[in-house]
Amino acid sequence: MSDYGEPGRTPDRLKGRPSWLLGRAAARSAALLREGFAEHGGGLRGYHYRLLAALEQWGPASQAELGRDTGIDRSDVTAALLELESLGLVEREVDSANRRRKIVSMTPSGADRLRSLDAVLDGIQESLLAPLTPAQRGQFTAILARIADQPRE
Amino acid sequence: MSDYGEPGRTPDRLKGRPSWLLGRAAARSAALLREGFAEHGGGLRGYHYRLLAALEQWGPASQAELGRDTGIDRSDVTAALLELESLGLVEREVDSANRRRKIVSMTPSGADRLRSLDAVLDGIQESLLAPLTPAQRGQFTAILARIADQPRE
DNA sequence: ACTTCATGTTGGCACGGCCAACGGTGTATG
DNA sequence: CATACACCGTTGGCCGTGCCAACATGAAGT
Repeated sequence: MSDYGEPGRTPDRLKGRPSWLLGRAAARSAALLREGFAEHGGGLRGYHYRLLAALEQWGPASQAELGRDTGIDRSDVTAALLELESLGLVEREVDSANRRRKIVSMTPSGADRLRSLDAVLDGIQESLLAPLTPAQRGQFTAILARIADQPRE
Repeated sequence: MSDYGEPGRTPDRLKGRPSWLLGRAAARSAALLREGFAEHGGGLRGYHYRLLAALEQWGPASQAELGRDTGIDRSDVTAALLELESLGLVEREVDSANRRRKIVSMTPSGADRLRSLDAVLDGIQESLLAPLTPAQRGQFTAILARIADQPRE
C-alpha cells in the first residue's frame, strides 16, 4: 500500500473480518509510531521504548529479564541495547555475582528520553482514538486487553 | 519473543496503551494466520488471500486495480501474483485494448483454494474473539472499523 | 566430575509495509 | 504531429517486528 493514490474499495471477505480490521488498525498505529519516533524520537524504535519502559519501572535488570518483560527475543534485545548504549541512554555491566549476566541500567539521559517518547506515544493514542467517544474508548481498551491477554493455546 | 519460557510481566507504560494492546492483538491474529495457512493453506500468505478475494468479488482486474483494492503495493502484487500463477490459481494476459495492463483472472482451482482459505480464516476469527460475548464482538468490530477507516491525515 | 540449564551473542529467515527507478504504453497538450 | 505527462508492471532495495538455531560461557544440580 503506497504509491498509487486512491485507496480503492475493499473485498467483502476482508471488510467484515475482525482479523482484517485488527491488522489495518495496527498498521495505522504502527505508521503513526514510526512517523512520530522518526520526528521527535531521535530515530528510536518501538523496541527501544519498550526496554526503557521496563527499566524505568523495575530498575536495573538482566537482558533476559528485559526480554521476558517486553516480549522481545533475546537476540533482538541485544541489538537494541547496543544501540541504546551507544546513545548513552543505557549502561551495561557484567553481574559480578553471576558473571553470565549483564545488568542493564538506565542513565538519567535515558530517563529524559523516555519521558519525551511518552509524549509522542500519548499523541498517538489521541490520533488513534480520535473518532471514538470516551465511552467507546473504554470499551475498546477493555476488549482489546482481553484479546491480547489470551493464552497462546 | 520466543525461546525463553514464561512471558513475564508488562510495564505499566505499555499495559494500558491502546496502541500497545492493538499491536499485541494484531500479533496474535497474525500468528494464527501464519500457522493456519502453513497447515491448511498450501503455503500461501495473507497477500495471496487478499488478491484471490478481490478477484472473486469483482472478477478479472489489472494488477494496479488489485493493488488498490487490497492495499498491497504494486511491487508486492507482482511478486504474489507470480506465485499464484505458478500454482495455477490465477492467470494473466496483457489487455489487448490497453497493452500496458495485465488482466488477472482466477482459475477454478484458485476459487477452490480461496474457499478453503476462507475456512481457515473463519477459524481464526473464532479463536480471536473467543473470550468475547456476542454483544462485545459486535461492538469490537464496529469500533475497529471506525479506527481502521480513519483517513490518513 | 558430569550433565543440565540459563545467558548473551551471532546470523539467519519470514512477513507485511514501503519507496525509487526503469522501460513500455497510453493520453492530453502544445 | 511532437512533446510532455500520467499510468502500468517489474526489479531491487530498505525497515521493523517476530522468530529460530547454534554457540561459548558460566552456573547449578546430580
